Amino acid sequence: MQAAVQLFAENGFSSASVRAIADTAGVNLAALNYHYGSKENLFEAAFEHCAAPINARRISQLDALEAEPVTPTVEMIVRAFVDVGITDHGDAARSQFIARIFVEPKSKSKPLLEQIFGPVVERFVGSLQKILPDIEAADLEWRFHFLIGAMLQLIRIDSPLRFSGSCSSKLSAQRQIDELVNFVVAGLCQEKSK
Amino acid sequence: MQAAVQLFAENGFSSASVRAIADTAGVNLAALNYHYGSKENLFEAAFEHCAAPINARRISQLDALEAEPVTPTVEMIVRAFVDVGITDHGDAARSQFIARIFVEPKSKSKPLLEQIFGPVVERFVGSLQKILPDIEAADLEWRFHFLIGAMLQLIRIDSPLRFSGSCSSKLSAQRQIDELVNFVVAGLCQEKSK
DNA sequence: GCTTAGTTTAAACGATCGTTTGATATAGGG
DNA sequence: CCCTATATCAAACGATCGTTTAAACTAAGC
Repeated sequence: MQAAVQLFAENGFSSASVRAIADTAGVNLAALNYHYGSKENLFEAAFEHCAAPINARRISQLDALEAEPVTPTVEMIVRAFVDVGITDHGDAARSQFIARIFVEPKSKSKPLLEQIFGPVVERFVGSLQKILPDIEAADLEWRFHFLIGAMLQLIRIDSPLRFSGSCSSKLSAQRQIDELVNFVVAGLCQEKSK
Repeated sequence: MQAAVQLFAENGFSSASVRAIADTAGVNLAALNYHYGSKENLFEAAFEHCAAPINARRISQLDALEAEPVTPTVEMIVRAFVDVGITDHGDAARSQFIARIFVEPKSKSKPLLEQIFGPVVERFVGSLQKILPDIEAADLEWRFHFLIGAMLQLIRIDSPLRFSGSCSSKLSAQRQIDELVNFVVAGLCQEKSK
């Protein structure tokens, strides 16, 4: 199962072969079809195996924030969303698998994404709306999509892909997350200047 | 060639078959291998066919901005980068193809991306650095990566993928770009509060 | 009009894919 | 000990993939 997550994350759905997953996991090829039925089912099982605990921790952290007497800041809410999404107990494969499913051919990934991420995004947008009542709901939702895009970019980049060869690798993983949080918090809170 | 861009954009490199591309283009299967040599060469040719004119327009717009006597604003520079990247003369397939190559298995896409986008990103980051001298170069570079991530998310979303089913579709394409620009400008310019 | 270089075509090749099959191994209840 | 249900295995199946082959077509040069 970890093998499936890793290979799906590295190569995508169509490039990761069931045979390679079976070999990496050290099990027989037919055993995968016996237990999961098909490659698509295996993919969905791997996705839920990755996304469910991450989203559960997101919700629990948001619950903890809202349970306190003081109203949480935007940064706290954002951090509750992106922190666990990027560093999943140091297991980068899970985060990268989730980042990859966002760009799979939409017929496959769209229902999965909406089903799993929809309620979580709705909760977070709702919490942000309470702190930022002056922003229209539709605008806030769009800004949250941009937040997700920036987060995905960080997940995909942290291993490779450096444009201007010089810098941008010296920051620690925590510093990278801090930079991301600062970036999206500023984007979320900005007042319409136009 | 348009057929290759469209199918690669929709299905990715490995899922788009050369046969489907040939059928969509109305040409013979072997003719593609005759002219392009291999599927990978065809992919690279399609990528440069998409990215070269977009990046050329980006550079020319940035040149025009810097040629004027008044120093351009951050918003102007950002808009020069994202505007043409999203609405490429109404040809959405090209933008979506570029968005997809960012998440292909890195062994294939990484050298292409760095070669084509590296100089462009470097130019834009340099121009931003001049307007925002108080921000460290490494930080600015990271923020530009987040800008790219948010932009890619908008490119991928504008057709489908809606989390909370209600809203977020009512905005026109231009309004979406305006929202994106506002978001990333705020993120780029923010002062380090910590 | 024949030749030649360049291009397109149908057909086939070998490889790999996801999936299925039937046999074999394993373990628990009678 | 036997029987049954469950799980694993090597092997094969049909389909599709990227690529190659060799023949057919096109058009310009002499």
